[in-house]
Amino acid sequence: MIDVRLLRTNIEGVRTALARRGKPDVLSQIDEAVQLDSRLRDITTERDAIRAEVNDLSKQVGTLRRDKRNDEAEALMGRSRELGETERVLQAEFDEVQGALHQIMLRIPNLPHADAPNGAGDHENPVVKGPINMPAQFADHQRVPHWETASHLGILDNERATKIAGAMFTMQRGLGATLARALCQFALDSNADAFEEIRPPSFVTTATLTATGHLPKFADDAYAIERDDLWAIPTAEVPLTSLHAGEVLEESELPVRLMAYTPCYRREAGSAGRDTRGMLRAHEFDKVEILAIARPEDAPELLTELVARAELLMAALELPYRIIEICTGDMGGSHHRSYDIEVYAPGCDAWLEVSSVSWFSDYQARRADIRFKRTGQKGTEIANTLNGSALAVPRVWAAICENYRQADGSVRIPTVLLPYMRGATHITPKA
RNA sequence: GGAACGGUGGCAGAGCGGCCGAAUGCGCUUGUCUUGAAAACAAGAGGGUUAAUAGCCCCGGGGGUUCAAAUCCCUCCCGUUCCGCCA
Repeated sequence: MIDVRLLRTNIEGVRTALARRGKPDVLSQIDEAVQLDSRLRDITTERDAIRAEVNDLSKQVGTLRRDKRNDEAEALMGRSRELGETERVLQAEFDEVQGALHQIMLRIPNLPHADAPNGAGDHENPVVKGPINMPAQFADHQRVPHWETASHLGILDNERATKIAGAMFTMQRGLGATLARALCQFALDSNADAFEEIRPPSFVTTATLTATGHLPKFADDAYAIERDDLWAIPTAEVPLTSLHAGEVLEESELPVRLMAYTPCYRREAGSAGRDTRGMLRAHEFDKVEILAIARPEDAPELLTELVARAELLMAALELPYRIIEICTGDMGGSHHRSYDIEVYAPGCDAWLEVSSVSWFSDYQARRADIRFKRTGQKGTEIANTLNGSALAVPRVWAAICENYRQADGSVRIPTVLLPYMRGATHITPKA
C-alpha cells in the first residue's frame, strides 16, 4: 500500500506518478480514496470526542458509586447511555468507510521510481545491458527447440506429466531432473555468502498472500486450497516477505537477507496456449529467490546488488543474456523499480525471462507491517523490501538444452554445474 | 481429530469489572559515586493515529454484555501437554 498520508500531503505527486503507469482507472480510485479518507477523518474526530466524554463520565460514575451517591451516578449513567447510542452509529459509519478505503488502498498500485523509464508496455522496456555472450552466429545444431532435444534425450516427459496432473505440468527425467535440481543448488550456493537459506512453507494464509500484493487483485492467478483457507505460493517472495510481518526490527539487523528454493505454483489464467511448449510456461516450477528487507536509504544499492547477483549466474553459466529495465506501463503493481534478465534461446529464437528483480519501496512492508527502529531514536519506520529470482529453473534449463546442444545431438553440461551432475559431462540419449 | 490448560510491555510474570497502558523482577538508557568498570543509589523509557507533550485506540484476532472490560460471555486463531493418527 502507498501511505494514505500522501493523499493529504502530496496528492498531485501521487496523481502524476501513477499516471505514468497508463491505467486511467487508477486515477479515479485515487479520487475516491481521497474522499473516503477525508470523511473518515471527520467521523473519527466526532467519534473520539464522544468516547472522551463517555470515558470521563464512567470515571465519575465509579467515584460516585464508591461514595454511595447512587442517584447522581444514575443520572450520569443515563447521559452516558445516550452518548453510547450516538457512538454506536458513528462507529458503524467509521467501520464502513474505513473498510471501503482499505479495499481501495489495497488495489492502488505502488508509485514508480522517478528514474523508471516511461513506457506503455513490454515493447518499450529498454535494454540496459547486453547482449552478453552472444555469438556472431549460432550453429545449426543449436537451432533446435529444447522440447525436441529433450524428447530425443528422454529427459522431458510432459505427456505423462499431463496424464498425472493435467495440461501445463512438466516432468523431467533422469539427467534432466538432475539438471533442474543442479540449477537450484548452484543458485543457492552462489548466494550463500550473504543470504540465509530458508525452507519456507509452500502454502500460506490469505493475509500472507495479501502482504506481497498478490491479493486481492490477482486471486485468479493463484491456486486456492479453499477447505483450509490456504494458497499455494506463486513465488518464495510470498513467504519470505512475510517472515518478519508484524515485527519491529532493530536497525542493526538490517538489511535482512534471505534466500529460498521453493516450487512455485501459478494457474496462468488467461495464458492457455501461449508459450506452453516444453519448459517455457507451467503451473509448477522451481525457483531460487533472494530477498532483502532494508532501510530505505540502502535500497538502491541493494537493488543493484540483487541484479548483479542474478546476472552473475547467467554469466557463470555462459549463456547469452541481456538486462532490461521494466517501463512504467509494464511494471507490476507492487513494484517501484524493476529489472529483468533475459536469456537467449536459439532453438526457440526467443529471449526468455529468467529473472525479475524488483524494489518495492515500502509498499509491501506497509501491507505486511514490517517496521524497524532506528538506533537511539523514538518510534518506528516502515522498512523497504526488494527481491529477485536468483534463478528460475525451467527457462534456464531450456536455454541450456538449446545453447549447449552439440553437433551429435547431445547436450553438454555447463562447467559450473559439473559438480552437481554425478559425474555426467553430457546428456546423451539413453541406450 | 478429541481433551485439558494457556496467550498481558524486550523477557519473566502479577492483575480477573472502575483509581490499569498496566505491579514486581530481570534486562535497557541516563545521572550520582569511581581513574574506568562493577556494585549501590536516583531518574527515565512501549506502539499506532494526530499539527499536538490534547484526545482516541492497542493486554492473541473478531464480536457481545456494561455507564465502565486486560478482567465477564461467545467465537476464531495460535501455543503447551495428553490421547488418536501418522512421514
